[in-house]
Amino acid sequence: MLTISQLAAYAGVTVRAVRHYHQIGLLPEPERDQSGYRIYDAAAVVRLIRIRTLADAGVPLARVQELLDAGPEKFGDGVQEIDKELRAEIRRLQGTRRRLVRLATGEHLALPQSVVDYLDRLRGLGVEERYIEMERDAWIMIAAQAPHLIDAVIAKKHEELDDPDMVKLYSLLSGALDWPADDPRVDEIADLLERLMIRAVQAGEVGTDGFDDQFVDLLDSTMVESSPGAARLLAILEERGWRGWTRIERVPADRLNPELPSS
Amino acid sequence: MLTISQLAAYAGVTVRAVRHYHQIGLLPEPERDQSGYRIYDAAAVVRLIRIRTLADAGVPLARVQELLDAGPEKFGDGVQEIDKELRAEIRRLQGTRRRLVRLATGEHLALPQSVVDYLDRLRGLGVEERYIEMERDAWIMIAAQAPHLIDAVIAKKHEELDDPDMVKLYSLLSGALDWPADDPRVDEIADLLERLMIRAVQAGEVGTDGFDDQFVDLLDSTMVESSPGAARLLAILEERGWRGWTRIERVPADRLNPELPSS
DNA sequence: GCTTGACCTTGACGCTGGGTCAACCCTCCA
DNA sequence: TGGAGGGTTGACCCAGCGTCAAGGTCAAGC
Repeated sequence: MLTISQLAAYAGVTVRAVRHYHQIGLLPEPERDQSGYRIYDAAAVVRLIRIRTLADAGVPLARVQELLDAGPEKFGDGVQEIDKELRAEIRRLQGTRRRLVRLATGEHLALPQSVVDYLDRLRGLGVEERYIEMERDAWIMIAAQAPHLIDAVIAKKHEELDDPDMVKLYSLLSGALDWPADDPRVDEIADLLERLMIRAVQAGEVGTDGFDDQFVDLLDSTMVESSPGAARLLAILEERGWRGWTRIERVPADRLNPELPSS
Repeated sequence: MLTISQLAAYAGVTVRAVRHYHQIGLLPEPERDQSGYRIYDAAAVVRLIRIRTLADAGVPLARVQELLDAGPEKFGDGVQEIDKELRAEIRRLQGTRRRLVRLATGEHLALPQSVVDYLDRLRGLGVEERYIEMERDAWIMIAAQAPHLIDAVIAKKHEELDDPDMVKLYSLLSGALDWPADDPRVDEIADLLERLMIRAVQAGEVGTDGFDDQFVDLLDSTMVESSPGAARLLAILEERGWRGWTRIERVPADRLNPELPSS
């Protein structure tokens, strides 16, 4: 007959695990010898190996117990189901691997390839890395929040970049993170941006983007906090009848400065 | 700015999880408003999404922390290593799937292939399943106690089965589990066995098997308990100068019946 | 007969990644 | 003013064991 460590060694488990299975009733307590040691027979080996085979497949011990105590046909069904789950788990892990590879190579996070390409295009335009990281973070949030929209939005961004004025805008923005709030170049950005917006409105290119309003506010707030000049830029634009950054909208004249008494 | 539940919703986690990350220092505690509510900015969303991306890959949270706080080159190394672990896990699960398929019967998992083949050969000879199960349990014990010997012993058993008398012996033993102790066929078995032993001794095929003496006694005792006729069979053989079952030995004449006074 | 070292026993706490109360506070709306 | 529906901390709970702790047992060697 076998001692607990012989049993454990043969089934490839630890002594502690065997005792745990006794505790939860998964493996019946065997006879003891006169000194209280547990003594096992071959049936225990068989049962233990079955337990481990199922447990290694990720089956919770409670379900292992149900399966082993059920009839052979239920057992077969259960094993079939577990095998299906195993296949699904393997597929999941393979998907995780793919994401992980992109995480190492791409933008340090699982952004869709389209976004990575877009950020690379900005880099190619000479935009500084700090600004690109800000953009990237914004895209991370967009990817998390509205993954179904992201490819369409990216396509629109690519179109915009075909406009030389937009390229110029980015080259200005690139260095703007360190400007003081009263830097005159902030006005230059505002002028450029307004020209772009007017042109976009005339071309009928301003439509709904599909984003939630609050989400747009959140993205805007990160922009405002990124640089001292950002708030002033938005203020200038608002004076001229435009509001927002992530989504720039025309503000009707009668709704400008709503905090003033509209006597 | 965001409340905890808004943050959680953006990143697709539960509020409880966010608080857990604060507790373990994975996500820095943000500012509080005047009533003690946590208020988050977009950077927290980004960090939280990164945490989830790694955690979904199965990375333990402690390691997520190391990775996110490390430089980009260490981050790359860490991701490489995680990918290696993922590959290993996938292979392990595929192996588990193969074992799961064989789980229907006990012996394939508990025994080396050589023993399974041997038992199949016995089945092929028409030996009944009950006897085979007894044999199987004995082999499980042997495999547990002396795994290094098992292939050699099995090889010897295969050789023995090349002898037609041995085949005949098994066909007799197969049905013998239910015989009464005084069944005349027990004597037939004894005769057959003695012929086989004498031939083996003459051929010089009797050597040490490497088993522990106590272990041999144990295997014999299970044989004795398996059937009423078993004890009588051993007694007959002992009268004729043979002792044992698992390991049959010639007993010197002066050591026969040692319990009698050797005056 | 004594020591040593390997093994056995029970019992209890620790770990991960949170779920799920409880008990109370804050804000908003009718 | 009160009730819903947020938020807060604190505490216990789960699997599946690992890992002490504190002691009893067994076989071997002196």
